[in-house]
Amino acid sequence: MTRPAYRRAEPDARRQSLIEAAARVLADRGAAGASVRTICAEAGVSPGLLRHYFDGIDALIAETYAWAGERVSRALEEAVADAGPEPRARLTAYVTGSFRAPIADPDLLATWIAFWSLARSNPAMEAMHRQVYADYLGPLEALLTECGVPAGAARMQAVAVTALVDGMWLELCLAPGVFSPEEASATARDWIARLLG
Amino acid sequence: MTRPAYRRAEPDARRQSLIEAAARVLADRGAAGASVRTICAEAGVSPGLLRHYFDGIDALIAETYAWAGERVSRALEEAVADAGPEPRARLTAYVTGSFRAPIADPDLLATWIAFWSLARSNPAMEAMHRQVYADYLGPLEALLTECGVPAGAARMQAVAVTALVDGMWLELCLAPGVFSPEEASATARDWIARLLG
DNA sequence: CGCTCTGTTATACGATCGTATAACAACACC
DNA sequence: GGTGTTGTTATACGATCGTATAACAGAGCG
Repeated sequence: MTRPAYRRAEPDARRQSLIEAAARVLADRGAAGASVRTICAEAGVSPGLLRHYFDGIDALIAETYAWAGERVSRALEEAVADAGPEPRARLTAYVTGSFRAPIADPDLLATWIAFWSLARSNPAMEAMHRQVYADYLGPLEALLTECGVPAGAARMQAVAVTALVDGMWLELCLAPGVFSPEEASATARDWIARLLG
Repeated sequence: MTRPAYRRAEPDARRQSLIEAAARVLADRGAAGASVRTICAEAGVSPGLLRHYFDGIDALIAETYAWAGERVSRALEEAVADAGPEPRARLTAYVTGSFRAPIADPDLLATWIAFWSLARSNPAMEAMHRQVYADYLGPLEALLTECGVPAGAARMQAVAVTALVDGMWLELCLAPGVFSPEEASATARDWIARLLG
């Protein structure tokens, strides 16, 4: 009855479990509580192992942000795909998708905040942020162009739509109850209607 | 020639100098670098003094946020006051003011991020955030009503305008250069024009 | 079965964290 | 000009931080 003291995991699975543990710790203890020890404990792993898979805790936070960002992007892409071929319906789906699960999740904000706090002082993190931001802007700009927004204006309109959605998403996560996800969604649709005329 | 080793300050002045030192440290070292010691060193004061004026470092961060928030509110109020009596011009001034000094300042974002990171796990901080947010929303809602937005819609439209402005402000601070303050300002005016018809 | 590789743990180190405490000294007051 | 109040400093404490290191042990392979 000598069961193994630990078991080896697939390298990718172990990395992923650390990333998800980091997201969980960020979610319920905040950036201040996200230390090497707490994250590794959450992952059920010894503290020393973190450095075996990541350059350091900042690198883990960055990868957690990238992973969460991809998850958000994928959710939005699916929402758009489910909306059918009509451009305007696709744009509406993109915009309102941010106010539904799994994106409208206060826990998710914790990852963003932790990363923003790194991005402001670490050039490599800032570059990663620019990349993720560009990946948001791109598809949205294409969607707007399909909806008839002039090519020259599409870029800044994509910036504005993103700002509107992110701004409401932020407050929805920071202070839930001030307005509802449904109100946010309806207001965003209203603004889109005004934009497209 | 025995000059004083230190000088006593007016209680309010000392508090204020600690608050401003906290803002400076947050600005150029980020939330991770804003410790009791670094902040007190920045203020030219011994570490122990912080607790003489504040309950702890989190309380100081909160007061720094409140102070910065009031400064922003005041700047916006001045911009509105300078815009004259015409409601629409006042609204435009309010909106575009966020993209000019002293608000469009990447350093300012550091204070917000540090506070957000506290607000998500500390109920007292969340309450303070709600207060500051309400203080933003109120005047804007009044402005929108003056511009002819129906009373029933003014609240969510104020939420939306705030979101649009804050969202662009955030990206402007996080990744300067992707778009310019002037572009942000022009786009915000464009959206306001669509909103008011 | 025994060897090898390496994922994993246990432990320790120096640094820094927020805070508590007591001595010191500036300034107001009589 | 002593004297008292208290703003301020200096120092120390225990906890926790991120990381380095060496020993251990799981798992594949001959």
